[in-house]
Amino acid sequence: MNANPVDDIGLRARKKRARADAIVDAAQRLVLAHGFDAVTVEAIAEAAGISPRTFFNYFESKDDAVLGQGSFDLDAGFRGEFVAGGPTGRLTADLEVLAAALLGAVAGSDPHAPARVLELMQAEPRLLAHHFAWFERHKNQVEDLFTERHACRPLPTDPATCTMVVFVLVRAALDDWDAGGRQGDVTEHLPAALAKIAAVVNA
Amino acid sequence: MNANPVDDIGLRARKKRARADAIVDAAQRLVLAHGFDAVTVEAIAEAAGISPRTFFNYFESKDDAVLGQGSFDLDAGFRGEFVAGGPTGRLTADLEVLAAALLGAVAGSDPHAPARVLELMQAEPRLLAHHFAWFERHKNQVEDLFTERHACRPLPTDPATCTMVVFVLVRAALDDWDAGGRQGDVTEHLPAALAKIAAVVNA
DNA sequence: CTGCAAGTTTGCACCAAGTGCAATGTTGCG
DNA sequence: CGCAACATTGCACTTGGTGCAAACTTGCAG
Repeated sequence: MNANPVDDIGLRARKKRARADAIVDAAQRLVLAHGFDAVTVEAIAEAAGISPRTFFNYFESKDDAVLGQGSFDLDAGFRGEFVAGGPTGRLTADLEVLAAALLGAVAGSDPHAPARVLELMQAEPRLLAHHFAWFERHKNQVEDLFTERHACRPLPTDPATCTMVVFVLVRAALDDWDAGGRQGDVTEHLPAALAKIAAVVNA
Repeated sequence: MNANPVDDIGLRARKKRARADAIVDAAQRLVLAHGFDAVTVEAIAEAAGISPRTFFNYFESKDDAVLGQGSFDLDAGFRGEFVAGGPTGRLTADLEVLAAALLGAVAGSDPHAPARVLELMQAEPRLLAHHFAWFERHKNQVEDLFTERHACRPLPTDPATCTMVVFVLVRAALDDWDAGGRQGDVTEHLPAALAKIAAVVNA
């Protein structure tokens, strides 16, 4: 799921990627068309041109395939900058940058990914839960970032709280973008989202 | 799941409640002892003294039973007060009261419930997904509260953002309580949790 | 107390998700 | 070509979960 479109590491690997993409594509199309429960793994496998058994060689569960969720990794350069107290030095501003980086990592190479995933999640609340759980799995990655940063530029509070704020920020921006007709870039909504949150806790 | 220990509405109903409690208890004990995947519904049913089929008359899924997550309902009196702009009139203070009400509704009659659920989620990340699903299911209930309140005492921002803040507050308080050795009442940690969140967004 | 109606439990048959295993194909490479 | 590594597949099996209808419990009216 990282942004390396041209990994020339063998023909075999490329085929594998193509298959995975085909599965995700088939899964998403079918689920959007007929609803999650009405689509069986068998149907997805058939649409992707593989056997049902092979489906599970690629994804651990139907949910994973539908959300197309591999693992994500934050850009190493950005990570270094953030833990060193950057990029701007003001925590709130850096929070926004971090949230943007997260959104980028989620989207992967496909700019349409957030739209499709949002649509899916609206149609199938079940998947929202899965999506959050996936976030939770990567929570440590974000929390570590804050812990390291704390050493050189002390945080106003503990890393766990900072992490939660970042995730809320991501979610709020996504909601905002969705409410605004999904125009333009999700990250543009980050400042407004942060302002809204601040308005509540400072009321 | 509401806090009415002595609902004298029929003997039949009492029996039903007792069974449900027995199922949750059996499920939690077994899962904490052997791990989620090693415990079958059949085993839980047997431990609770019912047939496997009856298990599904009480809970929609194994996950629901393990988390003991029925539906919750906020106290009607409190709801009325909150939408009327109460109880204190200061939004942040009222947010804390709302969060406390949520924690109460979740815990139900058993004060140990939050501890067990936290422990379960730490041991079985799988359950996180379900926990979030539950959150999402009840999000509307809380959001409606804010929408109604807005009519008589305008909010600084939209109901959706307020709702997210409340849930983060709940979560943060729970974390805090957990970090402090799970002493005393979770709700005591709410003010500190709110302060921490404010510290981040105001940095 | 009797008997009926409504609600509950349970067994049974069934579908779908997911796993382990072993056979069968494919692919890359010396 | 031929072999070793890897990928696909079929098959049998476990488990979660549902629909249905029969049996049983319980509350209540007469």
